[in-house]
Amino acid sequence: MSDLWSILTPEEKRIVTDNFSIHHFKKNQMVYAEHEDPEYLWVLLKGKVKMYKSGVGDRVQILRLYRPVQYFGYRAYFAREQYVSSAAAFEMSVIGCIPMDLVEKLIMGNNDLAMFFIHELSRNLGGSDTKIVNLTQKHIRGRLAEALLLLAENYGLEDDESTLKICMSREDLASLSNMTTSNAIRTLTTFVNEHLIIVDGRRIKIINVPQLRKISKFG
Amino acid sequence: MSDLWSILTPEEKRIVTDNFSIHHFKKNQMVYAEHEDPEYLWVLLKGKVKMYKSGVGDRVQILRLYRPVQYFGYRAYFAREQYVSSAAAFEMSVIGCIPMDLVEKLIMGNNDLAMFFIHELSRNLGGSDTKIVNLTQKHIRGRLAEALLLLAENYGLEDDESTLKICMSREDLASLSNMTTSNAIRTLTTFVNEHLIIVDGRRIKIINVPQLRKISKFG
DNA sequence: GTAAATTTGTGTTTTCTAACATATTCTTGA
DNA sequence: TCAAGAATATGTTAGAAAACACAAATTTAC
Repeated sequence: MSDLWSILTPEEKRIVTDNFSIHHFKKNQMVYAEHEDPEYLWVLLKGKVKMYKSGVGDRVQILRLYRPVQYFGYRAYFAREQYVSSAAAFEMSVIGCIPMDLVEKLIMGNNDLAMFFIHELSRNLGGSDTKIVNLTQKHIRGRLAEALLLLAENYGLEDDESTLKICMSREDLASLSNMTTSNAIRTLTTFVNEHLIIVDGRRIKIINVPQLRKISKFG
Repeated sequence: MSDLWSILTPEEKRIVTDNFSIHHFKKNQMVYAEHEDPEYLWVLLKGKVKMYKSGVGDRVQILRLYRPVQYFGYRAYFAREQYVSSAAAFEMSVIGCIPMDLVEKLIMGNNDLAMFFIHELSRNLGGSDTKIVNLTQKHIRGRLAEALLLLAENYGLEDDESTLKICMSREDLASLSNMTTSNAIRTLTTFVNEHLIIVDGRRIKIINVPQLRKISKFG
């Protein structure tokens, strides 16, 4: 992703700096909630953030994951809607914010900034459309394999080239791959038995990427 | 939705007109296909268009429906990706197109045009995120009820205030609501027996909207 | 106008996954 | 340090939806 900051002129940078504030979020603390009015553009500086939406009977679906430095929370403002999803910190995170009305003013005077958001929104929309098909058509094993590969791609691996840099609860893993917590645990166990991954508490080592890809594609 | 045309200056309108071409599509004819490179912004002038994506084992998911006058086919270009979905005419349709590189040039010189696309993309993204939860968490009855209400909202009703203005195959109805054709037919029949709708071939009359809403919400 | 193909309709079976029920381990806080 | 709660683990059951099979009706093509 290209960087937003480098797009701005010195004068614009000054305006942003003057209206920028930094906030610290504890583990599991919410950044914003569904149905609220969007006011700020958020930028994740440090930590990990999940965007999620609750559906039928308190069941939660994780829609997107953010890593530093990514921007979020702006869609609803641009759509003139309330938030349709919530955002919360996965772990202790540092997040900056700027008022959206200011962002909108800047966009009206800077075409490159406009293109930045057009590009971001377009990529997210493609991802969401793909997710619709993946989550509705793949079976449990395929969905979990895909989620694991997504985590590896999104947050990367430790120096051992196999341990996921993100540690999440089985419940979150289930919410990400659209299944019950029980089934996430169960399927994780079968993956261990098939020597695709090694699990140590919440630390997950991915040891057979090609096979996981195969399961993700056809499972 | 605000209109794109009225955003343009006279000079921009002239440029668009000079590069605009109109095409006629037969029923079920494809406008573009998954994996192709996006070249044009399409505008549906007359008819109905579906955007869909094929997933595991030729199973198709309808992602979005377009009516006149709506713009489509631009996301992949802005994302610098190939199309992740296909578009086809539901019925005989008239569709205009403009080269995307021209659209991009216009955006770089017209902030209101940029905001038009930011707004459109933002609304679509919200819709996709909501669809993810609806399709994965609702049961068959809920998904079909939702699809019927969506069709009413999107294409409207005949003068009798109840007959859907769009006629689609049971297979398409199934693709829209993420189920097999058999189950779409079966569930449609139960809705008829419950006096929620009246079916005459592909013509569907919606006669109990509140109950359908209830089923859509909790089913 | 008739045959072939497609679409619609319905019953049966099988598979998958959620729901439920516990047990065990791990955290957390008093 | 211990108790209480949360998270993880695993077995069992019930329910939902796909898969399959076929019949009837409708459309299309020749």
